[in-house]
Amino acid sequence: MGNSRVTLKDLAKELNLSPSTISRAISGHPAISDATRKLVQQKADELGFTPNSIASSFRKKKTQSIGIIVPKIDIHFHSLVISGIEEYAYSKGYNVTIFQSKDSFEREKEITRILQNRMVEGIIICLSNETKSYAHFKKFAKLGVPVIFYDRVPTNFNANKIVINDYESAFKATEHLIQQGCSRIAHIAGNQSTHIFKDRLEGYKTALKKYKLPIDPSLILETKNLTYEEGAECAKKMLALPELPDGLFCSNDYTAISAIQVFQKAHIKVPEQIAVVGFSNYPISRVIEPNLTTINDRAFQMGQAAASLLIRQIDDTDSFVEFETITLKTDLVVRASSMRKENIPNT
Amino acid sequence: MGNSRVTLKDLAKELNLSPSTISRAISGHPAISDATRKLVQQKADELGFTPNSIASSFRKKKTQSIGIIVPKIDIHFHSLVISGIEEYAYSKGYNVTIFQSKDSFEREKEITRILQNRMVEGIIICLSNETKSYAHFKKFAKLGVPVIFYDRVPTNFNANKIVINDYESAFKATEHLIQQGCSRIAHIAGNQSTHIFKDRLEGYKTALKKYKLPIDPSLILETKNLTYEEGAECAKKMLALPELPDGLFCSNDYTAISAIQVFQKAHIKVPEQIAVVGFSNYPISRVIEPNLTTINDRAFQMGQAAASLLIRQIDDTDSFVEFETITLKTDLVVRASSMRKENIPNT
DNA sequence: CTGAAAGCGCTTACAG
DNA sequence: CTGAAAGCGCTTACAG
Repeated sequence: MGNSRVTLKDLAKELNLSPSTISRAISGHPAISDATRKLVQQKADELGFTPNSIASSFRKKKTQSIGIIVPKIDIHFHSLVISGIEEYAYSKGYNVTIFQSKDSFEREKEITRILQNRMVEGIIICLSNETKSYAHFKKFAKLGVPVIFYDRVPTNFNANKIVINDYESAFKATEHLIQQGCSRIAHIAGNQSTHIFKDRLEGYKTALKKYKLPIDPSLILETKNLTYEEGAECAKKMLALPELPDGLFCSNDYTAISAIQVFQKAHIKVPEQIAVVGFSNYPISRVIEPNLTTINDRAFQMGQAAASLLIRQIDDTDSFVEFETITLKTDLVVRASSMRKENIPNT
Repeated sequence: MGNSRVTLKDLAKELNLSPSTISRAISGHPAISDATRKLVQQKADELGFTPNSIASSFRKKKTQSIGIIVPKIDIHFHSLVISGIEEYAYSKGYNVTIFQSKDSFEREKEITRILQNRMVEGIIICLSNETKSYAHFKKFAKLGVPVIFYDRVPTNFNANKIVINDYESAFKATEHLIQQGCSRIAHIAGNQSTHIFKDRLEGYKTALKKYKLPIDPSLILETKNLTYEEGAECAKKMLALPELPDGLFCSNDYTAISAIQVFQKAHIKVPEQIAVVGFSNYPISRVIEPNLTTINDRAFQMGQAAASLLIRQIDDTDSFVEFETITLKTDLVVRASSMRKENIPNT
C-alpha cells in the first residue's frame, strides 16, 4: 500500500518553486509573500503533505521531546505526575516518551542510554529505589540536556529537583493530632533509607518535641514498602501494646486505611479512641469511613512544575542558573478520621 | 558546554577506517572481522560514542516508537494499560510516546496529526468519549501504520481491537447474584451511548431472562459517568423504592462502593439484605468492607496484548490479515459483598 | 572483509 | 521575496 509520503520536493516540483520557499511557507517564515504562502498551503492540503518531523528534528537537532522515567506507571502518584507533565508539555509543543524502571538500577541506567541516543531534550525522573549512584546522569550535563528529579531525588548530588517539604508536612500532620488532644501518637514510617520517609519521621518527632510530648520508640513502626498489608501488621502491633496510642500519623494513605480497618474490627473507634492521619490524599481517602485526614501532596502540580522548569531550562541555554530546587506547598486536608473536636473540615 | 556529540565520522577518522565499516561494526553486521569490531567498540567507549538514533531513524524510516492516546493518564484503568504496553514495547526495543485526549475530539484529531508527523510506527488508542467519526484514522491505513483500539473502540468501522466481552462478563456477574439467591436485582448502568455499557446492560438483562426473572425498569438506573457521587444517588433512589432490591450489579467499582456505603448508613446489611457486584477489580475493591465482588477486566494484560498485536503488525508488512479483534478473558472475583451462601471466595 | 558514494527530507546562511 | 547549495549523521546497494 502506497507507503509514499509527499515531501517538500514533491510540492516544490508541482508549484515550480524551490524547496527553500516551500519550507519557509509551511513553517510561517515572515519573508514569504501572502500569495505564495496561500498557494503552498493549498497545494499541501491537496496533496496531503505533512512535514516529516523526524527529518526536521534531525536537521535542527531539536527533537521537541522529553523523556520520563518512573518506577511504575500504574502507581497513582506517578500517573498523576505524568498527567501533569503531559498536559504542560503538550501545550508547549513537546512530546513525552515514558519508561518504567521497575525499581531496577540496571534498567534505569539502560533507559538513560536510550534517552541519550534518542536525543530527548530533557528528562524528568523519579529514581528507582535501588539507585544509590548517579553517575549515569552526568553525561546529560555534558550534553546540555537538563534533568529534573522529583519525589525520590538524589542526595549529595547537585541537581534540579521538584519536591514537597516532607518534614514540614509531617510536622503539620502531627501537630494537628496534638491539637485534637492526642498525646500518645504513633507513627507508621516508610523505609528509612529513603530520605522522604526519613524527613517525615523527623517532622513527626519535632512536633512531639515542640509540644513536650515524649518520643516513645515502641510507637514508631518502620515498614519496608508502606503496603496495605504492612499497615495492618503495624496496627495489630499497636493493639498488642500495654496501652493503645490515641493518635496515628502514617507515611502514606494505604497504611492509614488498613490500620483504621484493623482498629474497627477490634471495635476501637476512629477517631474517638484513635485519631488517624495519612499522607498523599489518594482518592481512596474520601471513600474510607471515616474519611481520612491526609496531606495533599499535589502530584499533578508536581508534574506541571517539573515540565515547566524543564522546558524553561531547555529554552534558556545560556542562563547562569546551574540547578534549581522547587518546593511545592502541601495542605493538610482535615476529614473525619482525625476530628475529635468541633472543627469544620476543609473538604 | 561542549554540546558536541561524537559521530561515526569522528570514530572513522580516529581509526583510519571508513564510516561504513564503523556503522557495520557498531550495529553488529556479520561481515565485520572480530578484530575490527573490537577495535571499534573500544574506541567508541573511549570517546563516548553512542549512535544518534534520530539520524538512524531518519535514514531507515523506522522510528522504533509507538504512540498511545488515552483520555486521561491518571485513570487507573488506563495507567495499567499503559504500563502493560510499555513493558511489552520495551522488551521489543520500541519506545512509547503518550498523549491525553482529555476526552476532546478536536484534541484527538490534533494528536493524530502529530503522530503522523512524528512517524510513529503504530498507534494504540482508547477513543475520547466525544468521538463519533473515525475519518482521522484513515490516513494511517494509507501510510501502513497499524492502529489498535482498546476499551472504547469504534463501532461500524473495520479496525484492530482489543476488548473484553462486556456482555458475557455482565451476564456472569448477574448470574452469580441469582445463584446467591437474589431475585430482585438492580443495575447501575453507564452511559448508554457507549457500547461497552450498553453491552453490560444487555448481559444483565439476558441473565435475568434466562432465569425467568422479570426485567423491572425501575431497577435499572442509568448514570452519565459512573462516578462515586452518581453511585450514591442511585443507591438513594433504590432506598426510596417500595421494596428494596436484594441484589445489585454495577457497571464499575466506584458506583458499587458508594452504593454499599449508602446502604450501610441506612443500616442495610451487605450482602445479607442486598448483595453487590462491581466491575473492574480496582484496588479499592479489596479495601472496602465487605470486600467487593467484581469483574477482573485485565487492564495490564490488555496493554500487553495491544502492544503485542501492534508490533506483530508492524513487522508483518505483507501479511494477508487486514484487521484483528482480540477478546480477553475476564474473571468474576468473588468476595464478601455478594456471599450469601457458603462458598469459598477465590481471592 | 572493507570502502566510496549516494541519499533519507528537511533547514538555513548566503546571495541576489 | 525567492533560490542554489550544503549538510545534519547515519545506512546500504554496489563494487572490489
